[in-house]
Amino acid sequence: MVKVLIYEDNPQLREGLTMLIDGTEGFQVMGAFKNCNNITYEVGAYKPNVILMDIDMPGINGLEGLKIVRKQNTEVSILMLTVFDDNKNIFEALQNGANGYILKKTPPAKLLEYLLEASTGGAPMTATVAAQVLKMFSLINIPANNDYHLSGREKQVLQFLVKGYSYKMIAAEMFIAMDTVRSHIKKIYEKLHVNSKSEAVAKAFRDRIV
Amino acid sequence: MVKVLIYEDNPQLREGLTMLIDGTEGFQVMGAFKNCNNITYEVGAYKPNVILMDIDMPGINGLEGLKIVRKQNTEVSILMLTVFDDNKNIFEALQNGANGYILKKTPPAKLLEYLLEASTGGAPMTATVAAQVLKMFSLINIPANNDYHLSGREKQVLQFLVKGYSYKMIAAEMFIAMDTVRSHIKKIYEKLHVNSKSEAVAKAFRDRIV
DNA sequence: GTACATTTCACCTATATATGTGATTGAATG
DNA sequence: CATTCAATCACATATATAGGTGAAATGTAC
Repeated sequence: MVKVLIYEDNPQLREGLTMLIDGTEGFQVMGAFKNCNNITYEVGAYKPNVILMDIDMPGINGLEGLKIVRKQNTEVSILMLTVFDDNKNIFEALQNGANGYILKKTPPAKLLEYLLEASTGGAPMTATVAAQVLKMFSLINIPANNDYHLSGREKQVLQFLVKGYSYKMIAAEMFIAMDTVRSHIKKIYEKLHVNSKSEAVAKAFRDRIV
Repeated sequence: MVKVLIYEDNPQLREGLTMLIDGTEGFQVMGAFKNCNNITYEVGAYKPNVILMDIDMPGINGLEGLKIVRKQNTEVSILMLTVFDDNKNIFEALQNGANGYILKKTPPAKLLEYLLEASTGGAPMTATVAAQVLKMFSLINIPANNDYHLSGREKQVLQFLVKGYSYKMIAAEMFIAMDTVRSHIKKIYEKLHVNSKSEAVAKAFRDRIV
């Protein structure tokens, strides 16, 4: 039996969802509320498997409700429910531990399917939402393939710079003279188009040379 | 009409998929191949809407095939097909521009649904895959909540340090004396437990203070 | 109203860093 | 075999940075 809590301010939709879900074999609606004001208590008392959470609600809204619940409970699946598939809310919700993100226009059969998926550990998302997430995902991990043609020794020196080593320490670590370290660093600055240690470090981080 | 290309080394599965998809109203299989050796030509010639791509194939495998196609063509939807839902392949595929990732055990009806979603710009994923992606997603964006209790002015100074500004430049930017900049920086070093500019910069990047 | 943190500035000194100008060796490239 | 590049070292100088000590003005919190 999948136990469901519903948070939705629109009375018609709240009633409709309750009827649909509670009337379906294998599902039980434990409660339906118009805001998250008592969500901590309600989640504790009803121990739902899945929470259907509207985002736009007066009072404590869905995103805040999500955060409140996640502070205490990382078990319950939380499906965000919204009219738009706007990026900002999607990412904030997903970063705060939402398990899925579905649109209100999702047809009833799909909705029940998603609830079931969520209750068994899946992450239901409408395809358009998933596409946005993936796009974001691929943007994040661009390997920033800037190749500055650093030589082997130069790369080593840069590693030490990033670790915060002084020229003297680097010389000791690499068993070379401090002047040699210096000349490597001069080369590095040329190649990275910088002219100080901290700029080189920053560039190393930004371009993921480290 | 959704035009499909199939890459799958197992002859039975390849035939089965072809029959299923080609036999469905609205879908047409333009070709089915046992490896990606000629994928550049095939994609150019058949101009598919969706590619079903097995990951484990002898010769040029699915991940390599994906990369090859994406070098030329960012339009076609590519659905990765695999027996496991192992993390490594999932993320490598998604980072390289795959549009979805589905398991071979996906039932035929679902598969067709996913193909249709993919052809219209969606990103179909089985719920378990989506869950893994989301988990990764929330791990990536941990705000690295290290709070070093930097004051407002100290934060500003740190921003400038990260940009590679010298003390003198920071003083000019902030309309304060260089000695003041120094004293802020001294405080910053105390709070971050470092003792040089480049260490501070590195820490700022690592802990996402910037 | 006192304790505390923030922001501001000053002065001194030692060390680190940046820049310039060489030079030698060895390996790789053509 | 000449050229180029990487790696090594040297010396000189100017500027930047780090560390120490102190102090005044402001605002906040208890």
